[in-house]
Amino acid sequence: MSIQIYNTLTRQKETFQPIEEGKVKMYVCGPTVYNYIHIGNARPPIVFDTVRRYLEYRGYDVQFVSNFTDVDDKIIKAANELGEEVPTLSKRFIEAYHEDTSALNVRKADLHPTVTDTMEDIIQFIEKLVEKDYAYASGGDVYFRTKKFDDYGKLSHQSIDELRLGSRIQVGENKEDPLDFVLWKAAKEGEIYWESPWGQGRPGWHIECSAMVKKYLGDTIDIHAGGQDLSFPHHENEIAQSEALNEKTMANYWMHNGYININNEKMSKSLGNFILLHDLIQKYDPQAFRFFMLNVHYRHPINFTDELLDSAKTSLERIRTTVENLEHRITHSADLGLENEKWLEKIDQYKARFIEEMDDDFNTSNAIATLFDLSKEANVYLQEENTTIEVLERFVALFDEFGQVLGLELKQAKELLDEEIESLIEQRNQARKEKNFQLADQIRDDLAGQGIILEDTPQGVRWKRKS
RNA sequence: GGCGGCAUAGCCAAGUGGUAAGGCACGGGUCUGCAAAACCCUUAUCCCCCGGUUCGAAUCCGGGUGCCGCCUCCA
Repeated sequence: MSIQIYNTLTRQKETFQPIEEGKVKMYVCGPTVYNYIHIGNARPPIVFDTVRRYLEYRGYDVQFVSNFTDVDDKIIKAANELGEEVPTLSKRFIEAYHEDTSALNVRKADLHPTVTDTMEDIIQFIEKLVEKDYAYASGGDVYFRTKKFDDYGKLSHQSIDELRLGSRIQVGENKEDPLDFVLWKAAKEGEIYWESPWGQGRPGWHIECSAMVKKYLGDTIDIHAGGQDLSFPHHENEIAQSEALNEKTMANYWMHNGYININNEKMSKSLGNFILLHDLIQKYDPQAFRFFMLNVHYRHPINFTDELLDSAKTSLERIRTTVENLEHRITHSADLGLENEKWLEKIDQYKARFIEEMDDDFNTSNAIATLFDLSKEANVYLQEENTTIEVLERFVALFDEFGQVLGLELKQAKELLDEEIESLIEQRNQARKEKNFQLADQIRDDLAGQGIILEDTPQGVRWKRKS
């Protein structure tokens, strides 16, 4: 079996075929750093981090690049309001981005280029477009000549004429055509600027990704990804710029994730209905949030409510409890050397199923369902009077493996046994032997008050910290 | 106006031609000194509505209703 990916370009699932065998070049559009990201902005990092992890799990060597837009109108505006320099502000929020997303187990990209660091390449890119007559300078700005690029609209499946009809863009003073978009913007008085052949200014939004992809990954890459709202105009424009210059396909697969909604409406900065990830993870388990995101197929919208996040947390708890109970059994039962084959085979089937589900356009929803079924299987096994270490460990290893792929910590790092707790449990056991249940219950309640949950099992007392 | 998505149990959510996964919540039972955890059972004769194709449709086709998104900065 091979991996199927839904390609926005063709509007269907296609068998994934990398350019170079065993390698994947992948680019994900990153945030404009003028504030903390909101939870909607957190979806692409989570989704495509999972895609990356899965591709690696399937043996690919993934080159993963994701940019930061560290210069643009909004950043300039925010910096002005805060009386801060643009670079100071953007640097601050780049750090915040890494901090917040790492709480979600999002791994850093191999490379996080910024506009600032790529300036020379961006300017050269524009110069070449001007040379090829795909771009023109006008009043200190430079624009892309959209109608010269025949394939314009191939990603959003609209013809130039259709786009022009729906266009609400006023013909700017400097534009030849309303659909032309800016590659280089002349600086206004007091704005941060860079020197260029067209005077002082800064790059337009779309050009950075074209320049970065070319510089760091090459003319053609395997996967280009981002939020659904980027497909037009951002990605359409990237294709126009890159393919006009390189005369090669920019990316073979275009992937777009759905939105996070609040009250069934898109969460967005302009609507003001957003929740900052930074705030959310102060109050909720970041892992539960990641689980919540992955529980829905990445192309579908997710409606966000506190209740749904709570229920996701409970769901995740269920799997973690199974893993904890398996580990308890490993350390608290004898290995009777029983026949394992039947169980080991069963466990392997779950692995095959998990791969099958993920191969199908990264269907994390079904992959998680597989996890729950594995959990049930493990719980049934735990009901058995006699178990073997080999089977118990195989269960734990598989949970861990799935957890790694999904970026979820299912196997909790074992904390050192707290001697005090152990000693109290011993006291309680003594009291129970003496049928002094009042004292036994009091000890249990006291521990519960400190977040320690006791569970009596035929193999002895099991305890855990309440999360 | 153009392009696209969605509508499945109380809630969330898979499934896209072969007779409805999974989770949360609810109820009953088993286990337990009592619990916890877990297991078992129960919970959609049916997948927005109408019509059609088919031996067979939640799944395909036509029509309709409702909600959402992109076409403007936006993940």
